[in-house]
Amino acid sequence: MEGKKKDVTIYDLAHELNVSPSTVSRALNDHYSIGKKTKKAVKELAREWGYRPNTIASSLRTNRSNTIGVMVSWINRPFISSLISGIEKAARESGHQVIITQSLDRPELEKENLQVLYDSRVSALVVSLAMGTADYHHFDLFTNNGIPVVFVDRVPTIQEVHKVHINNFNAAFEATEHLIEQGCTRIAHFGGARQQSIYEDRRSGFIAALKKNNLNVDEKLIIEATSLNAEEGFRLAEQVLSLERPPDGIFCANDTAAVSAIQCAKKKGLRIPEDLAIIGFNNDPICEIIDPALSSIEHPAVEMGEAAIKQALGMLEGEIATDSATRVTLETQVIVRASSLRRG
Amino acid sequence: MEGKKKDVTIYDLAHELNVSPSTVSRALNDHYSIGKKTKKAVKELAREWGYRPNTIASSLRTNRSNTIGVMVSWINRPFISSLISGIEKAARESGHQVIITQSLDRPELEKENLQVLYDSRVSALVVSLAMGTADYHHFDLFTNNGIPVVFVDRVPTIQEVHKVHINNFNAAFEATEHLIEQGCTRIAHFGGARQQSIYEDRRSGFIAALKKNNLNVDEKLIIEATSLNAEEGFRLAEQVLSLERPPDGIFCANDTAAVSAIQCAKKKGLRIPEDLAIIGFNNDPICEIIDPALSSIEHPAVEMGEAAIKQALGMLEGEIATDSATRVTLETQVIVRASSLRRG
DNA sequence: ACAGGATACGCAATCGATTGCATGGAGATT
DNA sequence: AATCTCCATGCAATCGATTGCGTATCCTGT
Repeated sequence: MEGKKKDVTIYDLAHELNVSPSTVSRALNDHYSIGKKTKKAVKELAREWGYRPNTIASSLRTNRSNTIGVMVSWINRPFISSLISGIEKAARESGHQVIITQSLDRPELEKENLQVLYDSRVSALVVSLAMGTADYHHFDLFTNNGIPVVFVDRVPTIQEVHKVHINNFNAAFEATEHLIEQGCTRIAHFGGARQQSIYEDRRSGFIAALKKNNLNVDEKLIIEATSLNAEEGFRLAEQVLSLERPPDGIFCANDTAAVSAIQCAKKKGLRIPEDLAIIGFNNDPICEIIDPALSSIEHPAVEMGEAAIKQALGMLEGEIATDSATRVTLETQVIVRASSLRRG
Repeated sequence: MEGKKKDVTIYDLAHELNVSPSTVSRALNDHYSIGKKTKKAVKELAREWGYRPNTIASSLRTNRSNTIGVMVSWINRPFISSLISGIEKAARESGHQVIITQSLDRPELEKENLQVLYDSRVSALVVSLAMGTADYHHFDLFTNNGIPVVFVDRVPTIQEVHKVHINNFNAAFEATEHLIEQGCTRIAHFGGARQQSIYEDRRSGFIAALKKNNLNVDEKLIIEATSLNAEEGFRLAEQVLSLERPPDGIFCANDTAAVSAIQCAKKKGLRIPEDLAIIGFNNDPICEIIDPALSSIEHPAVEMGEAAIKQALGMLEGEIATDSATRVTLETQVIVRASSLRRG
C-alpha cells in the first residue's frame, strides 16, 4: 500500500545538496558548465529519490512537449494500424510520446484535429491524409511555426513537404506487367480518389504498363472508386464483369476490394486465375486467407511508420531543415500468389 | 503566408478589456462569480482574437492534462485497432486527447510505459493487459493517486478494479453448445494463457457446456496456447487431428488460429463442417473471407472502447468513485457461418 | 437611510523547470 | 603580487493559467 508521496522536484534535490535548482536542472541535462562531481552527486540523488522530471513544467517553459502528433484516416485498418505500431515503437525508443487522432476521412475533422494537436504543442506531426483532402493550407499553422510535419503514405501532391512513401507508380507498373506476363490482355483497374496522389500514381503506372505493352487502354475498365471498401469492390467487379467485353485481369488499388472482386468472380462461376487474374495492393493478412490466395504488393507499413518518425526526429534535431523538402521512398515487392499465377 | 504571430494569452485579453487575468480565466471557465456582461465581453474578444488556451500551462497548475493514456498489447491487431478507434472517437468527443503505447505483450515494457504515462500526467488510464501480466501492483501508482484506471477486454483477475469486458464464460458456453447442437461430440479447445481471465473464462465456459451435455472432457483436447497466432493455430490443429481419436469440432479462442485450423483441416482433406466443425472468437473480417466462412463470436470492439472512455469520464467527473469497482459487460453474439453449420 | 448579504472582481502566490546574466573563486600569466 | 581567464554556480525572471482570500460595489428589506 504505497502512500501518495509528493513527487520529487529539482527543488527538493537542490535543497538536499545545498545547490541551487538551476544547478540541478543543468546537471540533469548535462550542461557543460556544471562540474563533474556536482553532476554525479545530483544524478545519484535523483536516482535514489526516484526523481522524475515534470514534463509539463518543462513543456511550458520550452514550448516543446516531446510529444508527436499523429493523424490518420482510420485507425482500424490493417495498413494504418501497422503504420501506427511502427510509429509508436520508434517514438518510444527515442523518448517521445504519441498522440493519436483520426480524421475518419473527413477533411473538416482533419482540420479540427490539427488545431487540437497544435494546441497540445506537439513537437512534430505525422500525417496520412484524409481521402478528400486536396488543400493543404491548414498545415501552414505548423510549418510557419517551425514544427516538423512529415506526411506518410497518403501524401500531398505538392512538392515542398517532407514525405515518406512508396513508389506507387512503379509498384502499379510492376503489378500490371505481372498480369500481362501471365497472359492478360484486357485488364481493369479499381483505383481510389485521384486527388490522392497514391491513387493517381497507381493509375498512371497501370496505364503506362498497358501502353508499354501495346495494350488498349479502355476507359470503361479504369474506375475511380470512392472508398474501395468491400461492398464497392463487389459492385465494381459485377459492373466490369457484365460488360460486353469483360476484362481478363484486375489490378485493384487495395486488397479489401480485390478480395471482394474474387468473391464476386467466384460467385459468377469464373475460374481464377484462368478466366480472371487478380492482384491487389498492400499485402494485408487476408491475402493468404482468401481462396485462391491473392497476389498483392507488399507495402512496408511498420517501416514507413518508423521512417516517418526518423525524419521527424532529424528535423527536431536540426539535421534536416524544416523548411526544406525530403522524400523517403521505401521498397515494394510484387507478391505472386495463386490469384494471378497461370501455369504453363 | 501567415506570419508567426504570438499566441493570444489571457493577459492580452485582460489588458484589452481592463480587467484582471483572473477575471478572464474565470469568465472563460464560466465561473459563477463573474458577471454576465463581463463573461460575454471576454468570450467575444477571445473568439475575435482567436484565443486558444495554453493547455500545458493549465496542466501545470492543475496537475491534470485532459489526456487519456492508453496501453494495449499490439496496435496492429484487428480487435485492438478497433478498440482504439472507439477510444479515440469517444475521447475526442469529450475534449480529451489520447496517448497510445503498446506493451508488445511484454510485462516489463508494460511497466515502463506505465511510468511514462504517469509522468505525462494523464488524467486517466485505459488498459488492455499484456499476455503475461499476472501481477497488478504497478497500477497502484495510479490508483493511489486517484487517477482513474479502466481495464478493458484483457482485465485483471482481481475484483477491486474497473472493468469493461464481455461475458467470456457465457460466450464460450454458447459457442460450445452451438457445436454440440450441430452434432459434435468430441470437441477440442484452443485457448490462450490461463493467467488472462478472458482465456480462463472461455475455457471454463467450454468445459461447462461439455459437462452440461454429458460429454466427456478430454484434457488432451484442451490446449493452452502461448500466442494463438497463425502458425500456432496450424500446429495445434495438426496435433489434435493426428490423435488416435481426433475431435469432430474445435472451439478456438480467436479467429486467427481458427482460420489456420481450417486451412490445416482442408489440407488434410477433411470436410468442414461435416468432418470437423469450427468456431472462432472475435468475428474479425477474415471470418467472411475464409472458405468456408468461419463462425465466430461477435466481440463489440469499438463499443468497448467507447464504454471504457465513458467509465473513465464518469470517474473524472466524480460520478463514479475511483476507489470503487465497476463492471460493464457488453453483449456478444454467436455468429453462425458455414464452418459450423451442418444441414439436416 | 442603513445594516446585511450577495455579487463581481483583483491581488498575488503557485505549479516545476529553464536560462540569460552576474558573480565568486581557483588557477594561470607576466 | 596584480591582473586576467575560465570554471562552476547562483539569482531571478519567465512560461500561462488557476485559485484562495480579500474587498469594493450594489441591491434589498425595513
